[in-house]
Amino acid sequence: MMTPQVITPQQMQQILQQQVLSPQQLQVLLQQQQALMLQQQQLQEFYKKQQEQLQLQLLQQHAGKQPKEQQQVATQQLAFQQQLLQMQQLQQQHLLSLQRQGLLTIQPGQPALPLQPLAQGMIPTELQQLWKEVTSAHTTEETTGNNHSSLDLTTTCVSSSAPSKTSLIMNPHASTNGQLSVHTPKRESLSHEEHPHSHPLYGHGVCKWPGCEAVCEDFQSFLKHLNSEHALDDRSTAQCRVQMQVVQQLELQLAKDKERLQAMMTHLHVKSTEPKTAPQPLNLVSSVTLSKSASEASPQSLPHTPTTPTAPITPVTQGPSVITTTSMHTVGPIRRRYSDKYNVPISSADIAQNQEFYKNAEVRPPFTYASLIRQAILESPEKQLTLNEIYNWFTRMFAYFRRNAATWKNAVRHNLSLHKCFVRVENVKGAVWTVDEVEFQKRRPQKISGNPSLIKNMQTSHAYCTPLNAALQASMAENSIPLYTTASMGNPTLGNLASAIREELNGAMEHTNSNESDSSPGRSPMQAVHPVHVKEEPLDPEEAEGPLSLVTTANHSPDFDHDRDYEDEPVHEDVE
DNA sequence: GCACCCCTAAACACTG
DNA sequence: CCAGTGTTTAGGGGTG
Repeated sequence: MMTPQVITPQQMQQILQQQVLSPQQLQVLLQQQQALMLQQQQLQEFYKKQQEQLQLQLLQQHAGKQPKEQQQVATQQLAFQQQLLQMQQLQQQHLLSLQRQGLLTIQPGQPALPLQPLAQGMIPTELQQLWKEVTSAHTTEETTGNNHSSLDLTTTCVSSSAPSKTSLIMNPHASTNGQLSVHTPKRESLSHEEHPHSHPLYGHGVCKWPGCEAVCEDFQSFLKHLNSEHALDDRSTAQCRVQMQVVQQLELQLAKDKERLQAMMTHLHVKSTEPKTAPQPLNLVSSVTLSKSASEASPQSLPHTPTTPTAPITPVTQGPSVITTTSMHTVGPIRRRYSDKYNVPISSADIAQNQEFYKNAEVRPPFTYASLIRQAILESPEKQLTLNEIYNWFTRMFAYFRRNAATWKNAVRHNLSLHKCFVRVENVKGAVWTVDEVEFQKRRPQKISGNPSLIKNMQTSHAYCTPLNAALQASMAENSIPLYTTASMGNPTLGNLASAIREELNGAMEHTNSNESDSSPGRSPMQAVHPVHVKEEPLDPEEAEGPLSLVTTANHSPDFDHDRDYEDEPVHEDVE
């Protein structure tokens, strides 16, 4: 476990058998290898001692005494990690040297060689530095032509994406984060074999190799370019390593956000329900849109016995109060029925998962009855629902509405009757309710006409779309990871929710643009509403921490915090 | 203070 | 008679 994986004796044996080098050459190589191993062992011992020392000190200080000393040790830790990193790079170069000389053949199924520890503590500046190093590395070591055909670069990348043993030494977090390597899009690098003209490294006539962007007119020239410019050498391999690290940083951030969401879910669910029912893990991928067949659905199994109708809506006082974490992103208000602390700003994660969230957590949805009813009706295939189907939709989509039925059902009926936008239509089977969009949108100008009360607009018509988009944008901006934009928008759940809301959004936008063109020129409603509440959101220190800035992680002793940091996040098997 | 919105509660009528 | 449906009124809280 803790022994450095350099070259196993078996591999050495292979080399000895396969190659035709003189015993002297082999001896030299072997000695080099052993020296490297020895050095690394020493370093690792030192590293362990450092960790123990740091942990001891932290335990002793505990209350933050002598932070200077602590910092010193942390700095030493960091320095040591870098040292270890260098060692491994050195070792890697050695391996590459062996490979180039045909001394070492890596088979696809072979265990990963320690190409590079997946240094999770690497901060952007370090990455940049590494990038500089690797981009200039090819000049220092001459490649020896194309005699490395036995080593497939993609295979190298694939095998190296799995956490090597050295990476575990480097950062024990990796050992608890095995899913990272699983999620690594490693197969993409091979996809061009199956899809000859769709290569992940080729798009829009440009080579997408990191830092390349060479123009290739056609796929053939791209392949040519790929083979000539990005052949297996130190530079390409190192670039591959860097890319691996980039990917891993992104995955770490994702894992972190997932953990945060999970914690929120757990927290809310535990608070609003009995502890017996653990929060169901959310399924980002398999989440379905907010129901298509309301009629067939029966109310889900009630987690609670029916409560007294007169009982106050307990989740209102329980659930949302815990949502007011300051880490939440600020978006437009949905329903300001309750005080500000209940005016839950919805984070992107919330929105992405709110379907599942409200299905499982007995938290009152921050939407008005009218909005919900409208949503239910518009989601139905016929754009019409019976009262009972509306009931079913409520109970199916929101755990909150699985109790106090008398109260909210009365409210639903009340809303149906009260609002002109809900039209009762006599049907063969009885009466069904439909939505009169004109009437529904009529209400908004009245509210907006006052002028600055655009928020009212948001309250009703944008009840869904506003938090979705705004939160997404806020999250993107906050995380300052443009890379995430694509991935996040590709989230099926988000897409489903967005599509479910689109009609509402379109109608609202249209209307707003035509009647309220001066309300917020040049700004989207989401943007317009954002400043309204931005003042309410204190800056979360954790949020201020850049997603790629892992200084904290780097400065931490892995042993010391690995049991609470995000690397230890339980694997969500259901995510895939 | 006022208007408006939203929610909850409740009374009442109608219907199958 | 009962349950479900639908309408209406009243009152309270929040917000601009």
